[in-house]
Order: sequence, then structure tokens, then C-alpha cells
Amino acid sequence: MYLCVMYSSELVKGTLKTIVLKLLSETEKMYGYEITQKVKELTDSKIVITEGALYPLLHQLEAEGVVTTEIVNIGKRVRKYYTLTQAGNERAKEKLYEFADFINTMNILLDLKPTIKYV
Amino acid sequence: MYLCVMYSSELVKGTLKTIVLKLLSETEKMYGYEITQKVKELTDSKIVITEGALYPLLHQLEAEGVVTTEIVNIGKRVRKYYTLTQAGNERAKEKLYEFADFINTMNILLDLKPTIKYV
DNA sequence: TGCATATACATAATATTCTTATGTATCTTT
DNA sequence: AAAGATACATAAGAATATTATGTATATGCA
Repeated sequence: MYLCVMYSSELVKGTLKTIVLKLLSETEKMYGYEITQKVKELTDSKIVITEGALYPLLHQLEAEGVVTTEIVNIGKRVRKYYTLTQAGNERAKEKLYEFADFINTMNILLDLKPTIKYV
Repeated sequence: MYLCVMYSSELVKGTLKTIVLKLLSETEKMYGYEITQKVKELTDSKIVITEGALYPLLHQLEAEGVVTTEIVNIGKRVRKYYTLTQAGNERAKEKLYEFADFINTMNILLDLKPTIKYV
């Protein structure tokens, strides 16, 4: 038994679509399980996407024409790859811009200071 | 009729409690309507808190012992002031810290810069 | 070799949290 | 005098997530 420091679910809730679109926008094609693992890895398990949240979202994105799918057989198992459409790429950009703007507004509201990062 | 550029409701959803606690932590006491106006003002109407969301939250916070209330008569009208308890101040700090950390994680995940430092 | 864990999809029941609508009432501005 | 602002409150409904469940294959290890 170990302590997993995750964020309160409310916080993460509204950002799932943004996260998924961003990942798809830079990786050409990904499948559902891969997305969950990538997010887990990149966030050091601070954000964990559940399947019950992800799959319905992916289906919704497909219905909206934001992504197209491609089913690939891996041995006897099936993988469903998702690729952004052109409209999907636009959607991803919009979502990212909106989120960045939202963070700026929240910084003002909550009085958080950005720090300069020297790499 | 004018165009109000607000964020998608999903985004704002999870942050209401954090916003309210932050405002209360720096203003000693506030009433509901005042909170809605303050947020509207500070965010240039980009974030608008609805009463249907705020009042139930305030009642919940009171039930949890995070705030205490004080009813004040203004003429023939009634105002209900909310003040953070000591536990409420702790809660506010926690929520702010969590949000700052969350933003940092999202920045890494979405590849946005710079990072936010909560002091 | 068998059992646990990981991979990989999916959906249903439930919970949470918000929007929208409605209700009451007073105060202020035009 | 009417419209809009102030000030509270709650209920119905929508959206989006959690939790639980189901199916099936693949892999690691004891």
C-alpha cells in the first residue's frame, strides 16, 4: 500500500479533452490505453485517466469528426488508433490556447506569480 | 447584446471552491453576491460565477465547518457574510497549493511555460 | 504451469458539480 | 413607474467524471 498523491478530481475533470487533444496533436496516432499510460508517465502518476472517462470521450470525438480511427490487430488482440482530423488539429490549438488563457486569468485571480525559468 | 468571451464551463468547474476560499482568505468576510461581482471584476467577465453554483457551495462549506456565517440587515434586506474558520484557512492554503502544483503539472504535460510558484 | 499482473477494449450505474430556470423581495436609477 | 441591480434560495436537468463490471489476450515469475 502506497500513498498516491493525486489531485482532487474536480480539478482534473475539465482538462481531459485538452490533454487528449494535445497528445494526439503531437503524436500522429495513439490508442486509448497508450494515452492513459503516457499521461501517467508524464505526470508522475499525479494525473491518472480512467478508462471509464477516456473511452466515452474518444467515441464522442470521433462522432464529432475530430478524430478518425483505425483498428489494428496485434497478435489476437485489437488496438484502436486515433488520429486527429484537420478540424481536430484546429480544435486542439483552440483548446490549448483557451487553457493557457485560463491559467493566466486564474493566476491573476489567485495572485500566483509566474517565475522565470532558466534552463 | 454583446459578445462575452468566457471559458468553456468544464474548465472553470473544478476551480470554484479554490476561488471562493482564496477570496475569503484575503478579505476576512464576504457575502455571496459580493463574491460573484469580485470574480467578474477581477477576471474581466471571463469567469462568471452563477448563483446556482455559489450558494450551494457556500452552504456546503458551512456544513463542513470551513466557514461561519453572520447575517446582517441592510435596510430591509439581508446579507449573509461568510468568514473562514481556522480550519478554513488551512483548507484555503491547501487548495491554493494544490492548484499551483496542478498548473505546473499541466504545463509539463501540455508543454506550456512558464511555471507557477506558490509562495 | 499456473496465477497475478499488464494490456486493451467497452459499457452501465452512480456521483458530483455545474447550468438554467424559477421564486421572492428590496433598492436604485432613469 | 419600470427596468435593472442587489440579495438570498432551491429545483430540474445536463455534463462529465468515478466506480464497478465484463470480456479477452499477453506476459512475467515463482
